[in-house]
Amino acid sequence: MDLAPARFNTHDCGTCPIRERGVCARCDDRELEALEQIKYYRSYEAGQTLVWSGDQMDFVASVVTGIATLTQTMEDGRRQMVGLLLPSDFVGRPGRACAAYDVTATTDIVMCCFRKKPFEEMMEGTPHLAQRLLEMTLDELDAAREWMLLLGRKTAREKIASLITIIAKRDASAHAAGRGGGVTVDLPLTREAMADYLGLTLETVSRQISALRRDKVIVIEGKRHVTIPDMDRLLEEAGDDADGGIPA
Amino acid sequence: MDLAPARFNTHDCGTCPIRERGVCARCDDRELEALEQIKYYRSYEAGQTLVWSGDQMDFVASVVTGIATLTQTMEDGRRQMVGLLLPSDFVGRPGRACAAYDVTATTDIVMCCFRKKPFEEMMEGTPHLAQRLLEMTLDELDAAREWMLLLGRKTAREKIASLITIIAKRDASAHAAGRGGGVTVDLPLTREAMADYLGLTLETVSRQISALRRDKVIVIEGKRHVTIPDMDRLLEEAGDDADGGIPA
DNA sequence: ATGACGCCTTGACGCAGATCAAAGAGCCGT
DNA sequence: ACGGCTCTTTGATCTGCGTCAAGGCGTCAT
Repeated sequence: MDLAPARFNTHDCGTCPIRERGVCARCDDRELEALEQIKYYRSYEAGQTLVWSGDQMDFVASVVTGIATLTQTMEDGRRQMVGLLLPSDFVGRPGRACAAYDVTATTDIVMCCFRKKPFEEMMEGTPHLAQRLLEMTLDELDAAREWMLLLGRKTAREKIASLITIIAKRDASAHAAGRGGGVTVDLPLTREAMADYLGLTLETVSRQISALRRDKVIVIEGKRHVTIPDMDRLLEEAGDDADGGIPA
Repeated sequence: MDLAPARFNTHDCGTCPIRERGVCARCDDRELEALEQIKYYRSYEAGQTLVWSGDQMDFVASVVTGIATLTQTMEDGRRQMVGLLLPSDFVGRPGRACAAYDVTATTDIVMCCFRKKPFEEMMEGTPHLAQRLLEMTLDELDAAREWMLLLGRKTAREKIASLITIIAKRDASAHAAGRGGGVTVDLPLTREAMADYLGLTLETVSRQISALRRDKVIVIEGKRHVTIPDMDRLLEEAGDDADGGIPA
């Protein structure tokens, strides 16, 4: 259970696995020292809800290791995931008292938390922090907008293919997988979580994954392990048309 | 045709209609003066596309008057609107060379443009600018996520009711409409644009508007003019459950 | 006035995905 | 090795919305 977590030194930000990509990415040593004064780590187990929508939030945080989701729920129970939080992603919003979404751990997770008040004060005088947060927020906005296209206009099959594509892409950027052959990824989500992300039902998710397997677009071992024999084929199925070829 | 536009002094930011809400909202007189050095106004007619996705963008801009839309298009023609730009909203992204979306004027529109390079340089040394832009971007991110719930989980009827609600809300905040009686709004979009926004077809939009009218949730005069006899009823139809009442 | 054009409405029909239902597969604790 | 759990797959049926098609209405140019 505790093989992976916290193999970094929790006092020294220099050894932090998200040092290069978190909110603190641009901070110099002096700024980092100030951050260390107000930071603390928290771990959660897979399945735990870290924050409930509407809760008072007295901290903001970065995901250090593990995966969490941001979801919205309607009172009749319909759920829509609005964000997938990966290591280095930021949770919470300076200048807002209450959480707007549920935050749930889908794997065991370690967060680097900052008490909100001091963090906000520090942001005032630390352009590096505000600039980096702006950059990250703009990226999230782009991702949200791409997801809007998916939710509004793509078919179930395209949605599944898009999800696998996105997970594969980030895995690739993380551990630079082999170029030519088949890429392999682990789906970090249950069928139900995928359904909540894609605006589908879990049955439709299951069926479409089966269909993509039948059509040899993906190969599945076990339940969550997917290998992609032909990435271009998958991109085509996703409707993303990221091919750089001159047509006709 | 040119009744409304440009009734403010285009040299003096002090008379600008979005002075209080734009990126420049927090700037002091000195900073404003610097901005005035790099700003210029441009007007576009309704229907014109200001920017094509993929275009080189050498400016960023604020909407001063009028309405524009941000849309994504798939190569087979499916379209999804990913943003509605109202006065004070910001277009373009510091640190990015190309436009990610099409920007189209739905009414005649006036933009306050800043050459990108100088604007970026100014942001470095002007925390007020970066802070305000961060705040605006976070608001947009929230709006995008609310829209994700709509696109992924709401029925066609709820989508229409939500759209009318949102337009009514902002109209209310703009010109503080009469409290008790019926609120009245103008839909600034064609049925097709609404469809693109809501992830529907234009026929479904038309049918659901007719249905809401039949059910007396809204009253329609002409094509675009809507009055809402009972706001709570509309909110209920939108599935938003913003009622503050203790149930049962 | 008259036709053309853009925008909107309404009807008939079909299908993608939701819903309802049942059962398989891996994993745990005892 | 067993029942009880969660997660998943698959089938049968239903339905909301898309698609195709035909007009209606208001505005503009001639």
